[in-house]
Amino acid sequence: MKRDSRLSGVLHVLLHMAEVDGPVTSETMAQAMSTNPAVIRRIMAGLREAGFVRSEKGHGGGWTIARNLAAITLRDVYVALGTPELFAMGNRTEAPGCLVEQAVNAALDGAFREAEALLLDRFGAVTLAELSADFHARMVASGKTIDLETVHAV
Amino acid sequence: MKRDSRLSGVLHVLLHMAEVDGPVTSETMAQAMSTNPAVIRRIMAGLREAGFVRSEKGHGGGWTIARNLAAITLRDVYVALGTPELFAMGNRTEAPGCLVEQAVNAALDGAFREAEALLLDRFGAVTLAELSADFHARMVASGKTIDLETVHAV
DNA sequence: CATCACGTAACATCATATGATACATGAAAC
DNA sequence: GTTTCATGTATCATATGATGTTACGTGATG
Repeated sequence: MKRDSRLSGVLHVLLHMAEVDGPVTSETMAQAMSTNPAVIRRIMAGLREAGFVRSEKGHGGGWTIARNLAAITLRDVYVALGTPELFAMGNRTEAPGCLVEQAVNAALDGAFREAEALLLDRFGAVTLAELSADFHARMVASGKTIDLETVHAV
Repeated sequence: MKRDSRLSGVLHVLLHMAEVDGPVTSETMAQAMSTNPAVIRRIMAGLREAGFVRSEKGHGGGWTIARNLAAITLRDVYVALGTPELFAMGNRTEAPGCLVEQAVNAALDGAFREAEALLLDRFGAVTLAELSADFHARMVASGKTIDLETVHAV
């Protein structure tokens, strides 16, 4: 199974946006993440609908963060993406007639539900502001400059 | 991503084996799970190496459980499968040079590690004997007979 | 009105779990 | 001993879903 990296990707993009003053175009983000502008737009669509970011067309257009980073948790972002599947494992058959499979499903489902609750709880406890602060701490520790990281090398 | 259903499948097979006296062939299991014998053998290979089941070739051959069900936890089975990936989400880039991505990865990894620990803990707390007991309880509750379920309808 | 950038659909690609086939090996039955 | 059965395993086919790509429409700026 190919692992879904949209959450990772969109968080990356958001933190980069936070470092820049004006709007950032999909094109710029795509280069930074070595992917395609259409991919960026696709991922950001949910965030726009959720009101976390704004997009403007035309000259000087692009994406801007529309809310304070301290008011956005990882869980908010996850939900804005459409709550993608968290687990790589699932039941062979949902709603099976076989009682054995029902027993198996019940046991596995219980464990996965607990794990999901824990994940969402942890996601809900981390704001983008905290992530950004962590980033800045790493930057100080590494001695690198904002610009280098913002431009993402290239 | 397609979800991995090997754990679900192998548990299903094991509980069915527990209901039968003699060895069960891959062919029989495959029919019960509407899949292919080779798939069964592939899944069971890890369990055989771990010593949880035994396989015999030739006439009257097939698979038998080699250990008390109370001595096998879901975690044991999961590990015998080769500890397949639990999560459907991953980092866009492991070991990134970008400090932003490092901060993002650190946050996500922490949450996923906690969730993994919880899952393994829950898996380790459930034995196949308990699962089997749950199955029997469901059977009593439903009024069905062992044979019907064992043969898996067809 | 030409250019820029998003919005979105449609299609291609790639990775991976699963399904299917084939053949070798070993054990039991005859 | 030869046939039959069943596993062991490699190899290939298929299906699914995330991601990459292209194309074109829309609206805003200069």
